[in-house]
Amino acid sequence: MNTEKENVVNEKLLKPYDPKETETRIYKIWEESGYFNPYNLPERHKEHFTIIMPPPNANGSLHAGHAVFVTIEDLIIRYKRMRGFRALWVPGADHAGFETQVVYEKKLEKEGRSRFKMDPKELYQEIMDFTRSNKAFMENQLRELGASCDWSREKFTLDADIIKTVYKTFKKLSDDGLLYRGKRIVNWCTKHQTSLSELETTAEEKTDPLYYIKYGPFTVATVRPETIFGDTAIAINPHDKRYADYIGKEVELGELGHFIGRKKLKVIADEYVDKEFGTGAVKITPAHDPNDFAIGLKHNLETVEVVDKYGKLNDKTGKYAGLKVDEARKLVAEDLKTAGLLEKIDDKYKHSVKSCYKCAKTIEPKIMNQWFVKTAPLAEKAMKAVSSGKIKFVTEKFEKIFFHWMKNIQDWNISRQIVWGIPIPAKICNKCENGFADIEDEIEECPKCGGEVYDDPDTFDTWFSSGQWPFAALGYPDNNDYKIYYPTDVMETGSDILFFWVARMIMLGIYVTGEVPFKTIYLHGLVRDSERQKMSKSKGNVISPIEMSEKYGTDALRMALIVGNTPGSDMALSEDKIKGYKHFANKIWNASRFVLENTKDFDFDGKPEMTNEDKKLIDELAAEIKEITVDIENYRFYLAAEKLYHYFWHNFADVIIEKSKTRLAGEKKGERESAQWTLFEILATLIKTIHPFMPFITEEIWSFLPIKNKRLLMIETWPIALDNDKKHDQL
RNA sequence: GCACCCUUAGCUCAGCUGGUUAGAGCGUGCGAUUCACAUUCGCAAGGUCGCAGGUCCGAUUCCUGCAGGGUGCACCA
Repeated sequence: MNTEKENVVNEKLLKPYDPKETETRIYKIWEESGYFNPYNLPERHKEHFTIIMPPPNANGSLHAGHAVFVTIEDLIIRYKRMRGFRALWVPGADHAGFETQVVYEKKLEKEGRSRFKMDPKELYQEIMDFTRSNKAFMENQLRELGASCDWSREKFTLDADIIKTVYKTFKKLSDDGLLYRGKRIVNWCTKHQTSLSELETTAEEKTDPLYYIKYGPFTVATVRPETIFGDTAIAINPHDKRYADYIGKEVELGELGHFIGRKKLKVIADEYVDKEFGTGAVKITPAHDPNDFAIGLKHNLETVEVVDKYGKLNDKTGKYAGLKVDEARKLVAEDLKTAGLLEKIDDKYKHSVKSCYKCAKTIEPKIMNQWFVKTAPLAEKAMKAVSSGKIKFVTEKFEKIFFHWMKNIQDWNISRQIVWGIPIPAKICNKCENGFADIEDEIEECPKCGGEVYDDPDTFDTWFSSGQWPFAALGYPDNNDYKIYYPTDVMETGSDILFFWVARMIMLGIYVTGEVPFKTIYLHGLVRDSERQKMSKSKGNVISPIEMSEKYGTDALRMALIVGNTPGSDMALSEDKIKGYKHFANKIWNASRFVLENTKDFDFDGKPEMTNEDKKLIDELAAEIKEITVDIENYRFYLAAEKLYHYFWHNFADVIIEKSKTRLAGEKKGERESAQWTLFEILATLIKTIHPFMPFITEEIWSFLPIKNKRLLMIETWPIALDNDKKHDQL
């Protein structure tokens, strides 16, 4: 029997650190512990804390942006859990309507197939299978990144209860008069064959020829001569003396009339027309231009559609029928020239053109009957929630951007002509074209005219459902989770979806539940490469988080994603950076080995007499941890991570451990024990503090520490308590 | 056009409410290293904190203007 007590150093620690083996094993231990579910947490965890995970699109691998949100949210959740909160992180997956459909269409294209030749139901089922397998794949990737979310509460945006909630909201909007179906000019993508919201288009500056066309007694300037067949008026400014006599009259078009197939056109006056621009006279094409459409409504003009949904001219254009818009443009211009109707061409005209954010094809403004949400009243309340401080942005800059958008918000087109999505629960009248919300599927004839009705074939804009995510995912209105965890605490997501998602969640959250969906918004920027270039497959500069995690360990990846990542600004990521933190993991590993090997004979039951020098070290440590804690509380994770890195490496390892070597080797008993205790104390404290940042390696080392009645590190108590003077911008 | 952000060492960025010699990581140079370290350690070089004003005892930090870069929103055919 050993008379001398000896702490055994785990033999794993004597070998180099193996992240891959460790991470898989540790994650399993966490998952099996049940602690991801707040209800399984020990007694001391009382106050609630929730984050709803931005559900990743279930249509591919996780990219660096996903890795950022996983890292930051997991860091927050782990920190709060250690601080004694009943921390809940609700994972989810998004069917991501249009996005997924686009991804799937590309896949079909590669296979030489097309969605337009497929039965919609068959297509839907195929995409469903595709999404389901991607979803499982994606969830495992989340595990690889160490996400300590509660899988038992995982939701999918196409779950029956989510759809039910979304339908109820649709009905409520309808009942409250905040929903309307109407013929409007929508942004039509001729490739994807669907309308898009304002946000799903990008404006690009282009230089196009501006054609000056002799138009009866006027000359008008236009970039789209091919729409001339849809002109139903000429507009001038009411104060324009040059044309005052023509107001309200019909003018003979003469030669041009033969050309476009109508003899006369009405002249209207509207402030919209700028006297200084072009000739001061504008041709009005209500069916193919948003501004003209608005004028058309105001002046009750006829709308004549001349471009079809494939972006080709239709049979109202005579010989041009069947031509694509840009082909027709050139031809019409040439023919006008031949006919002597083209006065001049200004070929340096700069203007901006909207295009589809996915395929970059020019948007064809098109009149369609669609569902719109009246956003102004919702935006009003959303802005109030922010200005009153009920919702706080971590950086002020986003508050400004948010208000700017909210003040100028337009009604939201929520109809999409794609199969992959939640079907809009509505009936459309065959006769009068009116639409009616019908979530119970009970309307059999048109309530207005008694006509025959059919199911709305469209699906919801995916953001309409994800905009309801926080309360829907928690089981609004009856589920206990909703009652306990809503409003949630922090919404952390990419700044690029501030309008798409965050703003909509605020509007719909307040509208449906009467409460804000979350109290704090933390937005991270884009992950760029080391040269600050956007990552893209074509540039070949994409850093795959999963690949990096497998090569250098998730902990290293996580540190690389936190250090230098300030809220709201884009961050630069390089493989070298990740490698650097792999070295850090190595450092932690080896320092731990050193401490444990040198405390083998130490009796951890009693605290030895401390030397003054060691007392000072412990005080300094406490001050450091306090500072780091305050940084975390104030969302300065980049600072906290850097300080931990710096303190561990350049203070603890380089100075404290180095200096301890002579004392450990020395014969003076008191000195040696004091040093041993101090080293161990500092190590254990740092391991705890680093845990939210680098959860795997710290949990592993923790398991080696000779501490009695040890629990998992993930539920250990945070090393210091904070004063209770919480500032409102704190976690 | 309107709005927002950025401009600090070769690169990527910190610098919180203005206060002693402006910091980190990476990179570079020189040296050390059989002692926990698929390395590591020490030392060093390197910045008129975009430009011009202003407020202040004092500004990288606050204000104004300008220049350059970026992003968002909108738009007159």
